[in-house]
Amino acid sequence: MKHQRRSNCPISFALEAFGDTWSLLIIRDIVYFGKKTYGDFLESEEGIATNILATRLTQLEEKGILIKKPHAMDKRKEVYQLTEKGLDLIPVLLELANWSIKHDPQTGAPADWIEMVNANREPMLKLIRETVQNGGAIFAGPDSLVSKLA
Amino acid sequence: MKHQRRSNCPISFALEAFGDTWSLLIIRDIVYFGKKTYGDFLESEEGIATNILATRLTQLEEKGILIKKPHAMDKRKEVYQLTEKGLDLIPVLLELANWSIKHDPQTGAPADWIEMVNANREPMLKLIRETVQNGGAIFAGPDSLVSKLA
DNA sequence: CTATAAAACTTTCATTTTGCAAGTAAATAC
DNA sequence: GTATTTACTTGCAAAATGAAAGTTTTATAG
Repeated sequence: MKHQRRSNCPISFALEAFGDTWSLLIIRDIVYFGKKTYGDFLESEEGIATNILATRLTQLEEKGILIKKPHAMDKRKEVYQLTEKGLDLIPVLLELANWSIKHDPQTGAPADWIEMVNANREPMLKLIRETVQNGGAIFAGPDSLVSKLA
Repeated sequence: MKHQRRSNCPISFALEAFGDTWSLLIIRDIVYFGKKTYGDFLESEEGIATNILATRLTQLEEKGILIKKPHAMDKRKEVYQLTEKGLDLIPVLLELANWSIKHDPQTGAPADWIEMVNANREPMLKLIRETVQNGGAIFAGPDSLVSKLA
């Protein structure tokens, strides 16, 4: 037996899927910074260990949150993308960020961006989702969402 | 040194505060089921170990998410309550539940309740918050929020 | 071509965390 | 006064984490 579910509680289900120290940071890297490859994720400032990254990517793929595809140009690389199920985590990221912005005096989150999202929540969530779905990201890349909205 | 913060990223900050397997289940027990004491939390169906519960309660108190108060009637008991900072986690719980309801075919979450909350998000969040702040809960107790709204 | 470098992992092993089981101390119930 | 209840603590085995080094495949530089 692989791993019995603890209960049918939705909070518990979510925690079993991505409730560890690193999974949501990988998702964050994709959504906010447009990261895509193993090496991209390894570079993040929190410093995930290479073996842990490997197991997390595998697990997220097994849960249907990520998909791995071969890179079109470079056969050494693999590209990780969010599935629909993974894109559905964007509202979770938003609420985590909202909480931290309110309670972390040292937060690095840009206040104006957060305000903009919360002022028009549903349309903005839709916009973020579409951007990420098309391979873009909120803060990084030539076509970042923030640069378009500026 | 106690524990250096990994980064100033708000997602990382949130995960360091409550991003483990058990913390949010304790918060859930308070918000949804009106649990208050050590023994209450131990009884939850997910089966947290007694030593783990003790360390989590201590950590959540240290982070300012919970406060412990002596029980008014029984000096053996301690009552755990959410602070304002803890109450601010209610939207996080909502989004975790929304995700699981969509992606867990076996979910035990009541669909009508979720619909009601999402149909009128801000007022409902306010109502939940007030209920919990006054010692009530969503699903449990004589004055549960669902029974009032029925 | 050949040699070097890059990318995505895997392996090893020490350290930390988890979790089960049993134990303790204070307060209440009988 | 004796047995329970409540909130923990302690001991220890098992599992997860994390740092470092190693492997394999593909690309690039000379």
